Amino acid sequence: MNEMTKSLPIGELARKSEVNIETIRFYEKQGILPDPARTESGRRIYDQDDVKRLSFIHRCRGLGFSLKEIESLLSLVDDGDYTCKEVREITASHAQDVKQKISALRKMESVLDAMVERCGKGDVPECPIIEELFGS
Amino acid sequence: MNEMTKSLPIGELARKSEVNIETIRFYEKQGILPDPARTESGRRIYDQDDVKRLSFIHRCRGLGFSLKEIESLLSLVDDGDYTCKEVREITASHAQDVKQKISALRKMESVLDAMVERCGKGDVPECPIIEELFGS
DNA sequence: TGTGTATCCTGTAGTAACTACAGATTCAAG
DNA sequence: CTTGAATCTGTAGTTACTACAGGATACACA
Repeated sequence: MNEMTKSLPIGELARKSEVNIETIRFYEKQGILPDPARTESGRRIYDQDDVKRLSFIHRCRGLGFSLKEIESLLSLVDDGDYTCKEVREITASHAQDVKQKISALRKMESVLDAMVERCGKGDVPECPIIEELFGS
Repeated sequence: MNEMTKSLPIGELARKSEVNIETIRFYEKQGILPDPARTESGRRIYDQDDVKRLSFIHRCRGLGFSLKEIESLLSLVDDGDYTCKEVREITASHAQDVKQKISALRKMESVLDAMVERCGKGDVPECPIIEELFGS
């Protein structure tokens, strides 16, 4: 019995892919993981390919890709005829989203920092944060 | 009849506070807005104070405060005996969260940019993004 | 007085991506 | 044979809304 054909229960898959069990079942329900084979008693059986696929999903999630985006990437790969361009487009578009989120958060950050700073000085009578947020 | 005592229907409140109607009702259900007075026929009646409170909520949301945080801020104000320190703590803690989000997103950004860059060059046979994400 | 349409009402369900059970089996080891 | 770990299904909770459906009401105009 070699490494390639070894079959794994869901707990092993979870450990190897660093995705927890509930989430694996959730992905299956969402159709992002294929329905696995089952033992006679109904337990899920996985193999090395599932580890690869799930690890891929895990890495993508770590980069903030949505499940929808991941599904697109996977279906490109599953169909086999994907082009680099298609993959790059999805990635670049996601990178764009990330940049926008960063920029929005930076604005929040500077306003919040300024508020804390003003507040911290304590050189005003009423709390300046509340004053500012409640408007005049 | 002056400005202060003028009563507003929900649509007017929505317009003035820039929060939409469904959201106002949602905030009411969440207990973040008090149950308003009603007309004989059951329609909600608001006043200028509600505009202020809702605008406050709206500004806080714009700064990324959660409803829970906003509730804390509001209850400090409602109780009347809030100290600047309490307010500053909530704000500073939220600012910290924002900074962490930014830092996580920056990491994503740089990985994504690098992937797109490598892909863009097209100087590799298979799509490097897929290669990278699928692992060796 | 009728009519149209704008506004409002309640209540439910959907969104994203999980997480957390409850209650029931089943497996493996001693 | 018993015990504890692992697994099963199915449902509900999380966050902050948004989107209806289906009905009631208000107001302007003819």
